[in-house]
Amino acid sequence: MARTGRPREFDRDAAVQAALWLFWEHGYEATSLAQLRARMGISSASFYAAFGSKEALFEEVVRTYAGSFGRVTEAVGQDSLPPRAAVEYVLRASARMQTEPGHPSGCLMVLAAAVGGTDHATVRALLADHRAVVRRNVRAGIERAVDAGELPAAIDADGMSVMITGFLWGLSVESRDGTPMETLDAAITQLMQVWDAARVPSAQAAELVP
Amino acid sequence: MARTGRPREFDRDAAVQAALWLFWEHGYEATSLAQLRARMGISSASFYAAFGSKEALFEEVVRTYAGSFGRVTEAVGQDSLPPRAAVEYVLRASARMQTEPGHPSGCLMVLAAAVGGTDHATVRALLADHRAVVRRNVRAGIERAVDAGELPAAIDADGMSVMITGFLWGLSVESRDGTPMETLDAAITQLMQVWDAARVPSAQAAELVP
DNA sequence: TGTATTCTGGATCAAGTGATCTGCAAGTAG
DNA sequence: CTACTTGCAGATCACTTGATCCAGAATACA
Repeated sequence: MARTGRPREFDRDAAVQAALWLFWEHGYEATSLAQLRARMGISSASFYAAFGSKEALFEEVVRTYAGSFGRVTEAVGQDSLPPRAAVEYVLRASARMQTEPGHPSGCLMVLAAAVGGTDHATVRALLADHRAVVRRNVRAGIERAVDAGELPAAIDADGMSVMITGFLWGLSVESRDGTPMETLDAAITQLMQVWDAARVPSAQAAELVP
Repeated sequence: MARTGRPREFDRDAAVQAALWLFWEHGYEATSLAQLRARMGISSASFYAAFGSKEALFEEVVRTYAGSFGRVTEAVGQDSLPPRAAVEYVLRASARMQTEPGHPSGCLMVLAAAVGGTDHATVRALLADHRAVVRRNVRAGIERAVDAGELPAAIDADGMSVMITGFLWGLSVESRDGTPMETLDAAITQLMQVWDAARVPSAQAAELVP
């Protein structure tokens, strides 16, 4: 990209990673330029030359997060796994990721811009879009289960998917409140009972007698 | 209280209510003194004379919220209602409250200080304490159901209660994302299947044949 | 070497932050 | 009336906010 001119003296990827940590921990608005620059170890001029603005950096951070930690939710967007297994995997992987040490707890997509001033509405919308994708994917998984005859056609697909995503967002709050992974895992075990209770009886019997 | 001296020219309760709206909508940190004073229609001196500080005002706002909108969760803290009915009531009442027009959506206890700077940790802890009370009450309700023979003694009470509170916190995110009350209600209907699926068989039969 | 290009440190910007102070107005109590 | 108490408007506090500018430094290409 930069072919000529003075080469950059700092590691851009490492700087983005540092910003990711800060935004994840304290949220978009509560993270100041001074904090970012301090953690990145660069000056104001270098910051704006490399990232453009605080908001642009945040967008890049979100993209980075979506491609790393955020991938725990992608299983539900693929057809490879059976719907029930995909949903359960997403929940368990999210719980594990959000509580594991070495990085801030909870999910950046839920916590980093839950509320905020009238300005920065763009930032909130960005995260809301990512959540909408997950919600849509969960709903598609339920529809696939209906098509497969696993769940009854009469099921309320919106209600079922919002039950799952609602709990998924709540995991971030529980994580921040210090609820351990084992408890979250037990909660998921309970939650998945809904799926089994909603099953078409014949499909349930078919599963029990393979 | 104030017996002598110049009488206050603004309605203190109305001012707290105005602050409640702002904190609920934008969160603690994103709400500035200037916004608060503008909405209250008072000067800086009047503000600090009446409330002490931004943080002290927030604490009063939280108390006000807990005594009004926040009371939707108190049913689960009482012994008057059967546990299952209490949990279902809390969820449905919360969903209705969080989506009804006329005030900001979601729950102040979840949204107003989900994340933030290293300072203001006090504010975050204040809301976390309120959430801890709800979590403890839900857990007590499950233990009562176990004692009554409605739920099996072997049930994971922590997992069961965190499944419920996790979903409860997630309602705030869903509300902010624009999910309508009817969908949240349908999600609750699904979620309550967990309780019924976990029931002790005899208790279930006893309920079916009263 | 010379020129173009890019990056860097540091000063600087206007605006906004929560909070305080001063001088005066408006009441009550004696 | 006077003395005392309290609330008011507005100026002001030191500090932080995100962002910009400038002079100099370091590289590539000619």
